[in-house]
Amino acid sequence: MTPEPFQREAVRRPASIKDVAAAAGVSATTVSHVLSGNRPVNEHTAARVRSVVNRLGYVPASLARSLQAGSTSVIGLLIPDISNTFFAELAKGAEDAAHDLGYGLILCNTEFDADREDRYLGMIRSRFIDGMVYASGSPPSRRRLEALMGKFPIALADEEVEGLEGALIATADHEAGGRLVGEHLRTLGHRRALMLTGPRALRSSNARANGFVRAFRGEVLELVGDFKESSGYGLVAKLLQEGGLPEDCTAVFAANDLMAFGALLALREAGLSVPEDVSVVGFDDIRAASLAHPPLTTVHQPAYDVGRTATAQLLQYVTRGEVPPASRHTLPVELKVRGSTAPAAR
Amino acid sequence: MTPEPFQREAVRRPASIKDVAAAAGVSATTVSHVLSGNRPVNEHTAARVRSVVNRLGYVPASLARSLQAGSTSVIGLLIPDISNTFFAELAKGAEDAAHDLGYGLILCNTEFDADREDRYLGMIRSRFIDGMVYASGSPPSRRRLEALMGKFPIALADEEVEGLEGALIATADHEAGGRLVGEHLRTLGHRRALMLTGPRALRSSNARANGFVRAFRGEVLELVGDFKESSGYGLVAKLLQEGGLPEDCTAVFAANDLMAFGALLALREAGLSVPEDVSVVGFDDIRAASLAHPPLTTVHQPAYDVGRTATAQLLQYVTRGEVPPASRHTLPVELKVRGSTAPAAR
DNA sequence: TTGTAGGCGTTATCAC
DNA sequence: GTGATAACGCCTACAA
Repeated sequence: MTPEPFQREAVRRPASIKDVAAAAGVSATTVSHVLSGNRPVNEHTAARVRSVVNRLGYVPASLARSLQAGSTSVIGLLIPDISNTFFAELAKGAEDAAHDLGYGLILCNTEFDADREDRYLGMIRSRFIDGMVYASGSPPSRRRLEALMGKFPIALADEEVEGLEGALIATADHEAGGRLVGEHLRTLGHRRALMLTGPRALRSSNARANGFVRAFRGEVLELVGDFKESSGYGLVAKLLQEGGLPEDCTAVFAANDLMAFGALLALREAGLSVPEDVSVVGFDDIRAASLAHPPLTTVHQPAYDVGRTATAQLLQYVTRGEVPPASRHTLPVELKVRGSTAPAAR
Repeated sequence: MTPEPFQREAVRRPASIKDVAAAAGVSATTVSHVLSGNRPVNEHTAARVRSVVNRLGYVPASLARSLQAGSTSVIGLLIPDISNTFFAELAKGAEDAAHDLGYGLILCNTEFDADREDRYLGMIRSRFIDGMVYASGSPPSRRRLEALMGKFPIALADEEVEGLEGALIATADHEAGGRLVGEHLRTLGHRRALMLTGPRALRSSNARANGFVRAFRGEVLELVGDFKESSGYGLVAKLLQEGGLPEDCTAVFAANDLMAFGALLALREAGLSVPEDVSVVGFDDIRAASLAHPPLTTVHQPAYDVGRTATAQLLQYVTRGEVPPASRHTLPVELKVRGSTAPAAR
């Protein structure tokens, strides 16, 4: 048996352009041009160079290339939680857009952790990446972003940032989503509802709530949650323990699907059935929504498009090298009526 | 109103270490040492330098630093589909492990596309990243990997590669998973089953099938799918159209949850109810599994741990600079019995 | 058609 | 305690 190649080769220093040049008997310049095609090279020498390149397994060091070019052709995507399918879809859109223009995408998953966010933002300050799509669902640190947006290419996805207007933004139409839910429930005859909102600091969350309250035109009890399943569960369970839902309250609108699932669980545990006793509506249309029991009525967000649009905007900025005018893309949402809503029990 | 700072600053070339040095009246060397703490600097000069650093907003260019250091402190994670929660969890584990050691993680989402895979593998060949965790669920291009593994730090996660033995591997115990399902169904009295496998080229898929067949000890009809929901649906729907399940076949084991969902749908459309008429089992335990109707009996894979372990292995390799001995971590799986399985109808 | 020289921004080495 | 200088690996004027 031959010795492990796995072990053998790992030691060698990778070939550089000089190695190739020397082995081919030409200058580094020529090698560079053979590879880039930036200027004509004698077909004969070119062939020789290429053969050496192959033999030595030479691959240009992208670091050196980037250093000299002043850009890396890589951008970042900062999100709070990749295992949330909403962000996963958004990431997919972002990656497709990046890929289309020959850019790489670094996923920056923060887990809502400020430390991580800082570290990732450092990548843009140190110019390891050419730009950043910022899609943090956490109430973002306004200060930090503000400073950065003046100096580096940044686009906001999904979530606007209070006070930062002159920016690139792609977001779903949260207000319209809330409105659709309000109309839907009203039409079904519901007159009192419980609303589980997201963090107050998030514009998207407020927009959903506002749109809903305005369209529903009934009585709404608002409880503030944090977009996690546990908070949906906790808020509803607590309410039920303390004497049940408000009288005649026959509907629950959660500002995202995860909280809706939590609410569903709490209701079920209390012996209430959905949608017979209470209707439940979510927001996002994550994959589990249609699979749940009962299938969740929810607002479909164009997560993929949000990611794709924001990224395309950013790359326009990055590739053109000039600061584009502020722009906002508000993408349409869609109400998905499923099994978790029904006419109000009387 | 003041002119947009957003527009103003974006033009300026970022300050370099030389700019700082000049402004502070010291050499670049000193600036470097003030920032790195690599050698003592007069407290007075240090303070002056720091103030200039602040004033100029100087941040060292990580590219230049990496070029000189010979490594980037960034690794890649190559996966086929980030919106599959299995890979999302795996990614989370990988990111945590990377973060712990101060490494960044580039997400390489291939969508099962060979082109993209190539492009991402290029990042390691061009040394833009220090290593790669390879978790592609697609039948991987053996050749390409083989060549790479000899020269660059690569660890395999989730999926082994046929013929590549001398490597770092972290994977779930697929065979045991299949066995658990086989025993479970057998215990419930099932004697004939339909098995929807993944691609034949995947070891993990074969291991699941083998473990199952061996433990079930009944008659098994194997149909080859591709791990997508559509294939689970298609295979079962076709079978039902062509005369129904084989006689006395009372159970379906899909090699992953997505295909199980597809099967569920096809069965439901044909008027069969789960689990009364047919029991269905999946594999992976993605989030939707417990939310589905009925909740899916499935094999829980330690996705997070697989990602974390593989990445930790890789980083040991990368940071120590030496090729470690081949190692294999087989992580335990767990059968989650839920509502989609029941004793065989007789 | 090809080569030389300089520079991208940093850090390590060596000298003072 | 501090500074020149070289080197990391590449690209691109400029020159021949």
